[in-house]
Amino acid sequence: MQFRTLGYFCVMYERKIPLNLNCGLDLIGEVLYGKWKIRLLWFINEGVLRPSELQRKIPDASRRVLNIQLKELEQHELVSKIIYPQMPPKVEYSLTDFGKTLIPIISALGNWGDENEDRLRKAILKQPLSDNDE
Amino acid sequence: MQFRTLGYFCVMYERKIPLNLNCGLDLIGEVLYGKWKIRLLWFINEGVLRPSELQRKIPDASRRVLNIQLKELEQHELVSKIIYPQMPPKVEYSLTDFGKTLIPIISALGNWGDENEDRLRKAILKQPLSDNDE
DNA sequence: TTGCATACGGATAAATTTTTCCCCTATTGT
DNA sequence: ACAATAGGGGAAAAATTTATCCGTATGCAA
Repeated sequence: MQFRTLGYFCVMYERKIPLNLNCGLDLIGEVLYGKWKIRLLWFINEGVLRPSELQRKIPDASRRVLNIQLKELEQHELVSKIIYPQMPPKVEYSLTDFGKTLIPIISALGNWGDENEDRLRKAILKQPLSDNDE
Repeated sequence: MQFRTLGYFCVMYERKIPLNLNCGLDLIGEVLYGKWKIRLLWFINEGVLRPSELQRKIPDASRRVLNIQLKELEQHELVSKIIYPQMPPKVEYSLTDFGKTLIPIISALGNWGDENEDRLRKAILKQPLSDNDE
């Protein structure tokens, strides 16, 4: 994310450390990094399409960041946004065909996490390495 | 990463925002987040085992962070570390059996990125969304 | 007319991660 | 004696990401 659009203006945050875009892993990292992006893609795939619904599904994320990350997903062509010209406003996101190709991968990530849930939970929550457990 | 071990002491950085460890995606995210971790796993899988070799393979990362992220990977049981008691010191990392189960997933990530390289590169580098390209 | 819902975004603060700079041990080679 | 290699880590700064607080607007209901 080099720049970030907020409305018609560009927030003047410009990267100081250049992006690495050398290999496929760099590229996918660039579009999937972001605390909530994978979850957003997942829920949109499941039919949770409207911003307010997504916010209710992901209550730990602030409204603001979800908007920003949705916009980045849109910019990266993984989701598309439809604005219905009506009042009260209605917006719906959906996966692009390109975005849909990510679903099997996200699914694999989630499955690996689920299959190893206990082990991961222990490893993540345990106290840091000390002399005893090395 | 709730805490971080540095030697015998614990750096007093304690998370203020609690971890989400609700689903598999949260869990895998917790062990794979970190700018260089996937690359570390990948290179170790390819036989680049020693810290100095890894540093040469990933010159954009500082020596320091690689050490820290390797230690976290070790704590999460994805890699194991062998210290050869000799001078000059020699250390080798290797994937644990658990860590090896991640390789197909990392491979899938990298392939997706490679397959869509041009499109991704354009999407990442293009100017932010303006009125014209929505 | 206050309250709630929908949606969006600016400005700024806080949190978190990564980098930078300096330090350490010990061995080998010049 | 000095530099280069191997392996580390502490402290603090810088970079980046996320959160908080405030505001805009419309329409509907009590």
